[in-house]
Amino acid sequence: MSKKIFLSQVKSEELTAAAARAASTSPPLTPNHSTISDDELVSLSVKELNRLLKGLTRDEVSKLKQRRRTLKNRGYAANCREKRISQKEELETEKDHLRAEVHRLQRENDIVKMELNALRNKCEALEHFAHRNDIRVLTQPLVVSPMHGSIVVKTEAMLPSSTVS
Amino acid sequence: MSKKIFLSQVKSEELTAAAARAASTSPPLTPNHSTISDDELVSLSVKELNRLLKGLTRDEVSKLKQRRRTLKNRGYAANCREKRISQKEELETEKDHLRAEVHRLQRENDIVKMELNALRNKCEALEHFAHRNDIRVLTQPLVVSPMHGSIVVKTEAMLPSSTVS
DNA sequence: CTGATGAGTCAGCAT
DNA sequence: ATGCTGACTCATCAG
Repeated sequence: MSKKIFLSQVKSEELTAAAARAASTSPPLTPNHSTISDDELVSLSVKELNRLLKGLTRDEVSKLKQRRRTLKNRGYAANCREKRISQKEELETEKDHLRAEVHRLQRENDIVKMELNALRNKCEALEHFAHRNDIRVLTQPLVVSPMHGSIVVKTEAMLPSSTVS
Repeated sequence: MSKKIFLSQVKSEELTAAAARAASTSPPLTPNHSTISDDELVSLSVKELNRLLKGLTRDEVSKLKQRRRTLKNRGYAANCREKRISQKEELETEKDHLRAEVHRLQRENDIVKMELNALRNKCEALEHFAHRNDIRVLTQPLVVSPMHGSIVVKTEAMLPSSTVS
């Protein structure tokens, strides 16, 4: 997610705003011969730095170390800002996804509800039909066996209402 | 949403971190007699400021104005940070609401789908029932009038299949 | 020590 | 002039 600028400072490019100020503070930080650029200084390993520090006075050493620390801090601050904005973007992306999910669910819901209504109508029609037939079955003329004269009306089939709520 | 610190600077409270540094830069900014506190200076109206600036040298005037500007900037920076975090909180709140809405819709969806299934079962049962009755109606034994021996079977009712798909 | 972050300062933009 | 914000510096904390 994050780009991690790490040790390739933004500086020494556009001389705008704070960069100019930072540049103006460089002169006192680079007082003499050991003219090493910010980019170089900040990307040095500790070993390399120590080698470079060999023939310097105590004061020069601490000056250089301090400059390095400041340059590093500049990078850390940039990272920090980057992180902030990428976190914000991440939040907004997640929000967008959730919003899309809400819409999807709403559409799905609408569809299912329409299906439900259609089915309700069908059910209702079937019930009316079944009721009519039921009435007819229950009220059909007694069937008298022409042969024996016994009553043979059946009433076994009922609405299976208990199985459908 | 935002608290708007405006002109009641956070300073002159805890002397921690940068506050100490700011305090250390104050001495050069308050060099002499016109000792006005930061809080006072920053909350002055332009009219009041001008009144206070009346009997001062050009240098003192610009020094004081610069101090005021710096103090104001301190407040602006604090506002800016506050705004950032409240915007972040707002994003997270909106995310939470969307998440809740998603869950609500998912539950609703589950319920409706269950209703739909139940209704499907009921419908199916009704169709079987209707079909059986239909069969029975259509295949009921011929009713022979015991009195006249004539056929009286009726077959007027058919499945209203066109209305229930 | 290295890295991260809150606060303060400044430059520059916008109103 | 006022307000805001990006970038930088510094103090300070955690690892």
